[in-house]
Amino acid sequence: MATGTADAAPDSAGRDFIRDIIQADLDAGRVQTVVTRFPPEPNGFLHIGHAKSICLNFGVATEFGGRCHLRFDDTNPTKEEQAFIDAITKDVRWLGFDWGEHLYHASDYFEQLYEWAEHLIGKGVAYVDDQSPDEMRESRGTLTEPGRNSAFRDRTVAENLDLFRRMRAGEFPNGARVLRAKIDMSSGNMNLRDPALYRILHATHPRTGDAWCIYPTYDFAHGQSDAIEGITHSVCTLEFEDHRPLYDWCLEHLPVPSRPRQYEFARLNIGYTVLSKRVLTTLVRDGHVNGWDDPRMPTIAGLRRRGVPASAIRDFARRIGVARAYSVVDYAMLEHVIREHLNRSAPRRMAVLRPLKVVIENYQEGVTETLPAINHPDDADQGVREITFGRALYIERDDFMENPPKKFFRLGPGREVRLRYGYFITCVGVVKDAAGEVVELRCTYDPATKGGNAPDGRKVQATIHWVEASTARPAEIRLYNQLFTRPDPAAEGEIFDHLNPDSLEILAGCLVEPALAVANTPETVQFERTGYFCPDPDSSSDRLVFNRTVGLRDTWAKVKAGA
RNA sequence: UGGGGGAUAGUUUAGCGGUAAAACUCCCGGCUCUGACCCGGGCAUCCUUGGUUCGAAUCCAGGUCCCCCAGCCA
Repeated sequence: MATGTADAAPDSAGRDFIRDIIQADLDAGRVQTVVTRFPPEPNGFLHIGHAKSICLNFGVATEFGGRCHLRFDDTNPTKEEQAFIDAITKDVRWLGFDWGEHLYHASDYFEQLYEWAEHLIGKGVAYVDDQSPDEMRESRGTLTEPGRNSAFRDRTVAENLDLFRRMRAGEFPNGARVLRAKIDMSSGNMNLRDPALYRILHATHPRTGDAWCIYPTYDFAHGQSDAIEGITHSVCTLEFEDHRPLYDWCLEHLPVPSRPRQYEFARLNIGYTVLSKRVLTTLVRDGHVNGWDDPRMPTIAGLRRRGVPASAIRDFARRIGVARAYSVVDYAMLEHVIREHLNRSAPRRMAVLRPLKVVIENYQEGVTETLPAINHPDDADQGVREITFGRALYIERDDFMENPPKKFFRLGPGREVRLRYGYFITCVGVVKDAAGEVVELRCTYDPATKGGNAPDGRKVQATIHWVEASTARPAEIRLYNQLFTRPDPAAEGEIFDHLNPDSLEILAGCLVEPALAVANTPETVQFERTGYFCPDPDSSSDRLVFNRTVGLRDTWAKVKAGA
């Protein structure tokens, strides 16, 4: 034992107020084993904001030697679907977390919750209200005015019990009655103005089918579900802060088997994107994107399809920290973490997004040769592959300028550059079409620079990527940009008016080195000097499709923009 | 004079009475067979006004600003 902190949580996980609270609870003996839970409602796909919560809940459980449950908060059958349950399960697992045996559903507890509702009625702290939704809203008061008691508030226990049982039996239509907690209609906290505990919903539930026609509200289900599972630290986002008194009220009035505590942290916001399930659902429903897993979506599924590694998402969650202050994280932070992870592991390849033909005039016609190319500059274990060189090649259009400005290092008339892992070439001619556009470059190569080094020690200002014409494979490459044009799309006006019309750019006629055709390597690779890309599921053996995960940092673009 | 919460660099966090730390962004420079990576350097009236103290981002009091709540959503 080196120090007194030897048994503390790994500092690699960072420290935050949640972990401090847990540590204090452990130290004080208030809890023996930490039990947390991630409680998604299956009414949509998970997004990166959920990932923050997942990493927090599962991370904390692991660090303190406890466990984390995956519990579906399926209390509203009108919005929830089995397909979402399946997608969420897949996403949490993909993120790298394991709930073991502890997969639960709030619906597993419907019978118990119902019993507890009767218990509250028996204690005289819950009643059946016959008011319509409109009447309830009207009598609830406002933020500054107290509400009024319902005319049905003082029904007898027997009457309430009878009515509640008949609600369960299906005697009443949706909205006809509701079970309410009897707390305080004049409370400054709106959640305490006799909140609804059960409502009538004649709807088929993904798991319980038509067994029920009354369903508990979030407020009545969540805390009790936590108690049933022995959750010690029920971590949620700030907007539930006002619900904590109600969370506690329920637990204090019920014979629950354990006493969980709720803690709130600030939800994740990221610039230029939206993390609201309502908005994301609309984007999908109205076809602004191609489904929940569209690579432009901030969903886990979207990020995965885009080629973002789970490790990067976990790292991102760790770096942004956990606090109680409202915040908006820079999109650049996410991109940086993604690049960092991919830079470490992604194999390097060459691909030309916007091809410009190059003919090496002094290279023999009808002949090609192979040259070795390193797969990863910092990881020799990734080995070497063979690439083909020949008389006809393609380079990136952006790597040539007919009248280059002083800061432009790449190819131009009379200039020499290095073809990565190839030869030095010099541009000796430019071929244009009738419109005056450059369609081909005539170049010469220096045979002595084979592999990329000049025996005479001369230097070139740039090394550019390329592919050999006869062996290159055509590909479609999809470039993604931010979905919205504003840092805070929801700030003003209609959010959908701020959709970025250029969020998806499809490049046809790209040329990639043949090693990439062996693809359906689902892994993300780096196209040298361009960015990180991964094959899209739309790919087939005769049609290669790649998604750009994120571009490389581009200092030249800045220089160019500033010039 | 409804209730609840929050304010530390452009951004996100650390700091828990001892003289502001890290990451991202940005700027300057170096290195380089990726204008990438990497390596140097630069960038803070700790919302504000008072108070307590030898000493305050930390404690106290008063302001200011921001966020959440009026679903039978979660």
